[in-house]
Amino acid sequence: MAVTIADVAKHAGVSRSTVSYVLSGTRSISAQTRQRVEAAIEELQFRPHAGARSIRSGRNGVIAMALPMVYGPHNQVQMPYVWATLTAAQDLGLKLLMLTDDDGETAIRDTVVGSQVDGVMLMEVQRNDPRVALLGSLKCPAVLVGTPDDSARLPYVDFDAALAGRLCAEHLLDLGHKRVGYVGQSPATFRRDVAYAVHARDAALGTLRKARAQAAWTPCDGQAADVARAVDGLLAKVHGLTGLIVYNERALPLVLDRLAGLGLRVPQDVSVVAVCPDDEAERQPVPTTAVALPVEELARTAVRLLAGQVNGESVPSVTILAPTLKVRDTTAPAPAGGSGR
Amino acid sequence: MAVTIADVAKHAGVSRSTVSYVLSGTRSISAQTRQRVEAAIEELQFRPHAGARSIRSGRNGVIAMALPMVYGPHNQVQMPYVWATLTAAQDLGLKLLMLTDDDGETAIRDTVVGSQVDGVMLMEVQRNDPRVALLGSLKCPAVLVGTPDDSARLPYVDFDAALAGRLCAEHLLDLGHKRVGYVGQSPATFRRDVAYAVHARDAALGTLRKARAQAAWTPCDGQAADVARAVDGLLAKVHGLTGLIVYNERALPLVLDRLAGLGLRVPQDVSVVAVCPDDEAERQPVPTTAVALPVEELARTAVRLLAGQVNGESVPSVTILAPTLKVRDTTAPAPAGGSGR
DNA sequence: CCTCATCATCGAATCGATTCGAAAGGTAAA
DNA sequence: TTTACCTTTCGAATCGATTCGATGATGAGG
Repeated sequence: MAVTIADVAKHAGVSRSTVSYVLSGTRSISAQTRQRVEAAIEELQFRPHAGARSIRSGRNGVIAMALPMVYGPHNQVQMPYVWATLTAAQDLGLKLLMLTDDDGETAIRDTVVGSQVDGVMLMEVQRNDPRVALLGSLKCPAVLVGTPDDSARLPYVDFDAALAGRLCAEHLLDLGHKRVGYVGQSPATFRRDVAYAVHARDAALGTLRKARAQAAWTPCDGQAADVARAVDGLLAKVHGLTGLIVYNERALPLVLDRLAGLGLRVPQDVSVVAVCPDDEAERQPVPTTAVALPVEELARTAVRLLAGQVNGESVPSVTILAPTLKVRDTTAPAPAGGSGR
Repeated sequence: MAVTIADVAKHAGVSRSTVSYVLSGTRSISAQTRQRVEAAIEELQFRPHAGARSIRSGRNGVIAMALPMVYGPHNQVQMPYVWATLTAAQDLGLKLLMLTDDDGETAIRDTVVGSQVDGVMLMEVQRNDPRVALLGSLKCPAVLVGTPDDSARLPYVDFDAALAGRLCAEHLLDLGHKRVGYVGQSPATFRRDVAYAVHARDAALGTLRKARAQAAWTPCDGQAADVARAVDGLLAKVHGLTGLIVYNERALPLVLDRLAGLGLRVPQDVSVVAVCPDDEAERQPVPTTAVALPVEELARTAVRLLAGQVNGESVPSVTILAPTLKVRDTTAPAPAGGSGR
């Protein structure tokens, strides 16, 4: 039914192998026949059958992006990853297959063992991620996004979460803030001991305390009620609080809202610095000073490393990207007198 | 290198075809050999080579999800679509290949003509979408999400945008509001004459005016400054405004914020009803009365229809889903006396 | 004029599955 | 005992590409 390489060969008056060599360019072909073949391909709108091609060449030009199901459908930060991955893959001539784990890791195993993909990109890798062990045993090109903690020697990319926390703290310290609160991710995230959440928090609090500032933290899920609890709790724990670090995209607008509800002005009474994707910070009611997560760069780097492995190159086993602080309208020097209220 | 069906056959002491029949179940196999073969498959961790399989059977168990590039990386509404599509596809045993159009529609054409996918799901279909014409000429199973306006006889699913607009208007009318504003999508959306945006607006304004209510509308992009302009503009145009319809996820929190900034209480002074995904409405600082877009149902339906076509079933050519209004905390009866301010 | 490379092309084997037709074995009916 | 039929299994052809070895043509060097 569909157009095959034999049709093209007949139409151009050459053998099937000649058409194949025109396609792959692995043997020299006279300019004349090349032209005839290319004309036939164009005229018949021929595209090689992907399956037939992969069966011999072992490649199929598809990589998998594996999202963990735990994060569920409502995690807003993922779409930029998906977009960046999708466009980066297409730029390198690769197609993108999306996977998520239903029961265990069967989806990953099936696609890899069934040679449906050339490589796998594992998103949101956690400490002791069972997918990492699986992928390590599968011996297929792979890149992890996030920092694993087991020994499978798979290359990974991540951003420097500790640096992000430290940058926030230093920015507030530079502005003279000495009483600071830290709003982190959901309690579940800390219970699971997710690496970046813990590192960012520890770096931020450590930096503050080393500078003899008073500091407290709280986890926070995305619901309005819990955000109010979190903000009120920090205000109670840190008397005269003037600075707030928020590492929780979902809660950020609600935090700003809660502060307004309490009659606290930003940044005159309280300075707020967030850790979140850059456009998210810009889109708040008040453009927010933030440490930008290099989300798109992370995704692009991961795709590049994966493509490199597929092509047999050797790639760095660890790539850490640095986040950068961008000052906007939610931070200002601490009110004179230390505790302004 | 990899385990093939021949390895399994040897290991189980049967022929290759027998293994294949065990796999597909298209011929009867004695319980005894079936067991031996299944044991061998399990022991060798065999998975059939996807490409080799597709070359004969013509199927490969992959569908494509084509996102239009125009919407870019920052459209927050897409992730729920992706999640719903991904899980629905996996539930039906299908893998999901993501596509976006780089230069024209080559990605779609390549994957379809190269038999890399069994069917295509076209997202965010617009009037006069060039992708629709292409897909129509490709004669491959397809489903459109959104309402096309050309003649390619491809089945599509959409939600009833006009009904969504009407539900909002009727809810406010029921509560006694007679002066209402409508905040729509970005100016670019209306310039492109995107069907659902226009239909929803017309239905809302039409319903209001038929009930002799005063109404005005404005487009609005997602930036804080433009939201302020939009809200202020409506307040100026509709003197004594007490109701607001917002069909713009991105702007919604900023609208609420702007109203608060102007000293207008919600819902005491102004009632707000939104059109957006349900969880988005719930997550606002004030849980928002909203017409829920049946995003996940839309995606699931589309996948089901696509899978149906792939299996040779005939499917309805038009499927329209009804959105439903859920009352939360941002709407209340109109202030007594008509124009309360 | 006769080698000997080099270049362009072809034929045939091959990849890993599916699937058709036929063979082997067993059972029931005549 | 023979015939017919059903079940189970196998062998071989097939799908659409890639790729190796071989062949014929062309030109350069002796």
